[in-house]
Amino acid sequence: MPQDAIRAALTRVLAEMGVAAPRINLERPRDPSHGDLATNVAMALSRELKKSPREIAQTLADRLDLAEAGVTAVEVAGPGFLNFRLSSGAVASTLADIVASGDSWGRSRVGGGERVMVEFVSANPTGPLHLGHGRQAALGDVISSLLDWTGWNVHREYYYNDAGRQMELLAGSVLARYLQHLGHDADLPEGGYQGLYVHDVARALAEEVGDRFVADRSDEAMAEIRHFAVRALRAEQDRDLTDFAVHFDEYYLESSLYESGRVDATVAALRETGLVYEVDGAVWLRTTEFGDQKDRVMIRGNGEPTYFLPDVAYHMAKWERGFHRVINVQGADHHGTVSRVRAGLRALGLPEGYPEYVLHQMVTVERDGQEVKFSKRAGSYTTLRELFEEVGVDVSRYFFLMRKPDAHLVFDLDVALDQSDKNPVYKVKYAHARMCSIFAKAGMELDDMDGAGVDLSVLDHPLERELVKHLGSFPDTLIRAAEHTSPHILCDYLEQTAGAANSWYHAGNPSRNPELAVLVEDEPLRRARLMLTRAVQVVLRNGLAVLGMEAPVRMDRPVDEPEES
RNA sequence: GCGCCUGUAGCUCAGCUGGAUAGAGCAUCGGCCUUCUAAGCCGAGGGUCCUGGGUUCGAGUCCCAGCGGGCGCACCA
Repeated sequence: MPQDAIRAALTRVLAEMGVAAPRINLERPRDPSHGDLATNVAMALSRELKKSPREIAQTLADRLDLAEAGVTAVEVAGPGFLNFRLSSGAVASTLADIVASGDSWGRSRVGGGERVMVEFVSANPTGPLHLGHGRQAALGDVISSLLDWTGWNVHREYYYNDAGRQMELLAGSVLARYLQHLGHDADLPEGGYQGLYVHDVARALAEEVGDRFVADRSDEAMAEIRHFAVRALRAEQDRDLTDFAVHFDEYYLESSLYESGRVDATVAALRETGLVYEVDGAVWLRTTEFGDQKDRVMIRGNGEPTYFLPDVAYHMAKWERGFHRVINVQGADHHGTVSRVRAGLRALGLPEGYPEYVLHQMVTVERDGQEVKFSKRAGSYTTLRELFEEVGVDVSRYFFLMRKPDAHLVFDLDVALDQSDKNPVYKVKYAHARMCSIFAKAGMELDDMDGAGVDLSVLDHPLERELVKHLGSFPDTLIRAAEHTSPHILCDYLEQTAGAANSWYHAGNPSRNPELAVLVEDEPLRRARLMLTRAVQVVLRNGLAVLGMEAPVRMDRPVDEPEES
């Protein structure tokens, strides 16, 4: 690709000028008069080289030899940009790479095969997954996928709390509903779970064990109820996640941290740091030593650990399991735990900034401009399943991903349910299907186009050049999205791709501009345009694959409008 | 009160390590369209980038202060 050749040449000349391994940003200027590609590297290095940007740019322009790469002109422009103009053949040569790479077009190795763990969802088994979990599931899954595409060895993990007081509360709630179901008087425990799903679990429990627990309230009985409830709710969450196309490599249980002795070992290790002290019978860690706002209790006065302790033990375990890069995807309402967990880990000698966090803001759903709030089944908020059963899995995933995690997400059901190009999901899918339909019209399979003997330099229409250059930036886009752990960067890119492809396609509408159609009589031109069609299809399909979404070969018309005469 | 996130077009939001004239979709307005099967296409208007300072050759982007919005501040989980 011309991008690679230009980067390599710039790196070479800069090395001669005494700059090692510069980071070179090559972008596609918005204004076509600024050439096909541009870099601001001269401006970025101005301080380091103590020369004016234009001077550096001029030196680079004089010493670069890029004729081989198809660069027809190098210009110094504006405050110190270097603008490159490419021959038609060089622009289009990208298409050969795309078509040859196929399924793997866009993959890179910047991760160097290093291991990385992405922990996400991690909902407690105390009810169905709600919208926040949905955003997390989509974000975690696609961040994992982006890391995979950029050369990381990714492990997807789900942590769940199967110990502690919330589990007792759950068991108590199920018991109360169970008794009510069998016609006895019973009240939900203080702070118990209100959702209808507790009735479902209670009913299932009654079906399995009959009235055995009406009389038996022993610890063993309560433990049995708890296990039953956790199993039932875990199974439901698994169904939700599977149907939402999200899978995990490992489910890690909080209880295992106690069973394996990791919690005790963590306490012992923290005590050795000398940062532990006791007040009123509670055991504290001096987390303020590492930037936390206040010290934290590890073990309460009653001898029970706080959540802080297993959190630290869990992350220590991640490190010891060999994950020296960990990304936790969580709701922003958990941000308070970040500094204390990191402080605890630093006390144990782990590096600053471990683990990384992607904290996403809250999700609200709107219909007709009004917020949709209540779900009887969940007891308080809308469940993930209610959402994706109404608007579809792919649309839900995409809407969760199309905003940066830092931004509050308004899920507009009216747009989500629209099946025209107003809905970005359909816009991208239609564009893919459209490319496929051109091949169908041509009587060809997608794989029939292997690029052999196609002269790509005939693709010199401005719309074609723009589209090709855009396709060429797909690998960089994946790298940027992975670096920023921000799938929305890819969503934006795919919408632009669909838009550029649509413009090109529509420009060739036979009723308007038949000479711009793909399927023209001129055989060499037709083959070159089929290459472009195929390349667009590959980029859209691969992009959708990273998002965990289907790339349909055809879209069926939803409803035929009745004809009015 | 303290901390984190946030404030860009009427609405929802992009804006890459600070770079060229601040972008997209929706909405509005004006043209067009019976097709490479297709749920549209082309174009236009619309901005005090919350406010005020600062750093810089250059700030929507970085720093400080203020104002508005969201979330969080337990020996809860």
